[in-house]
Amino acid sequence: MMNAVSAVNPDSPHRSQPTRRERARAATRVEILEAARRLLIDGGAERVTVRGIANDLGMTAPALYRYFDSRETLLGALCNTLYDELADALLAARDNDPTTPLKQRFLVTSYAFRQWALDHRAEFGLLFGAPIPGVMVDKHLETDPAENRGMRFGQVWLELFAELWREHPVSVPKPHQLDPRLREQLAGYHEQIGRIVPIGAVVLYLSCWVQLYGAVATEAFGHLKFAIPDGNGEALFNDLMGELAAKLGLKH
Amino acid sequence: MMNAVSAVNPDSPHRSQPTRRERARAATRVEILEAARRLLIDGGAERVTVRGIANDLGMTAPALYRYFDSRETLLGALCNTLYDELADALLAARDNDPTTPLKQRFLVTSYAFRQWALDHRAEFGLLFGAPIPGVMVDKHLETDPAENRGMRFGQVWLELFAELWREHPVSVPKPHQLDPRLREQLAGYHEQIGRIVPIGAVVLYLSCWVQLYGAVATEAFGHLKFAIPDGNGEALFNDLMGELAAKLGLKH
DNA sequence: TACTAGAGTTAACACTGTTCACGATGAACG
DNA sequence: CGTTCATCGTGAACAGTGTTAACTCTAGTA
Repeated sequence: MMNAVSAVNPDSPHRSQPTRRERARAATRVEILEAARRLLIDGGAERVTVRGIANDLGMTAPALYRYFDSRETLLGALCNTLYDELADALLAARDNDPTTPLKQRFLVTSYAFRQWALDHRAEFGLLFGAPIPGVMVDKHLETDPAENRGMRFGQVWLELFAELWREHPVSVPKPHQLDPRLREQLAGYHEQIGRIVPIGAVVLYLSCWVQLYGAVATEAFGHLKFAIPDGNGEALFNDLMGELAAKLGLKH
Repeated sequence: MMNAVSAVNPDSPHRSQPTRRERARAATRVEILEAARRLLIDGGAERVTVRGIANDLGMTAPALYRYFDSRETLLGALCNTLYDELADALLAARDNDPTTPLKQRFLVTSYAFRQWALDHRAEFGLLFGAPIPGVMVDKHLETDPAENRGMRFGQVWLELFAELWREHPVSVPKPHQLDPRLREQLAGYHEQIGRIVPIGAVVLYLSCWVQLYGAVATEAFGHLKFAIPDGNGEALFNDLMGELAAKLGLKH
């Protein structure tokens, strides 16, 4: 039994041109994920069914098991592609015009996040809703981080925040002012991001993430409908982003 | 075909003693929901299966259709009981000791919310995660509000907030300072709650809900694990609640 | 006591994820 | 060139899913 990675085209040093079969395989993999996404869109994760995907592609269900070990790993792969797409959308918004001031770019990126969530509610629900037991449970930690595309999403925000904070260093607690537990918990992450900001700013960053998540998720999940029946939370979102900007010291 | 509500015990004026059958029926209804919850706990909503519940109760699957029209309405009913339980837990925390100052009671209630979410992750996910397509979609609006127990949950927070704000009226935007769209959107809700606080305070209330939701949901759903791998967000939650208190003018 | 409304059962249908044994195809190698 | 073998895809099958229909039996009512 050969290892597909090591033994294909053994003469080429590394990252050789993919063989025809590999290209075909990769192509149907994306076809599978595209079909899975179509199903996700019109009925949530539980409508993403192996036979449904297979029918869309004109083949039978067991064939998909040549490409994914199980429905759950397929959903996990779908999550990765969605994370990538979302990260691309945010990057495009963030770096669209590097001449505009950072504060505005921060707001533009936040609005792009909200817009992506509203334009792709099912996808957003899969990525940011309650975790589905089998899917992605250990994808966060088990597989090598390079394979977890969720980190790209986080990096977009982190880079933006770091730039913003360095240009506008609003006061953050000094390390000794932090709860020792929190300081210890965040030490690993602080290390991982190369200490580009002090650990007190990491706490501020997490606080911003929590607030942004709350603003977008409550609207996208309908948890504001009790007060805003028409479901359009844009005006409230404006208000919330104003608060967030104030917290970042961007009170212009 | 008789209407079960109107024609049972027609001699009694209203809300007469339930007949034996009615009591038995109600009892098995709660048994069904208890079994459904057990399944929910150990595998998320998708493990809540009609046959699984029936087996737990020692009967067969079709029997459940005497009690619920479909699996989805069963899940909807489960949501209602969970909302009730959560509201009870928050009420107990909120009104545990009416002599303690409101600020502390607000914090205690917030911690009770977080604790309930962490102690009942699956239930929290069902209530506050991405909406499941079939279940509860119209339960929010279609059925009469008295049947939607989610409003009890909201009322606990609203009462607490209203008391708090009246005792501590931090400045809020005047109506004419609000985005007209937002003012219009919130008019109905403002009316519905009897205008117990000005509409600017309603915006503040929603902002608090968004932040509280963000703080609890990110932790309960694991969306903070990228920075806090051990998953214990208590220390960060302390920090976030401090911010929330500051926003409410409770900077003691 | 006779009747009937209701709870519960079995059988069945159309699905679901998944495994297995098989056939076809095409790329690689002697 | 011909052989070989990994790979892709199929059909059949199994256990499990939600749901409906027809049926039995029991308990409450007239």
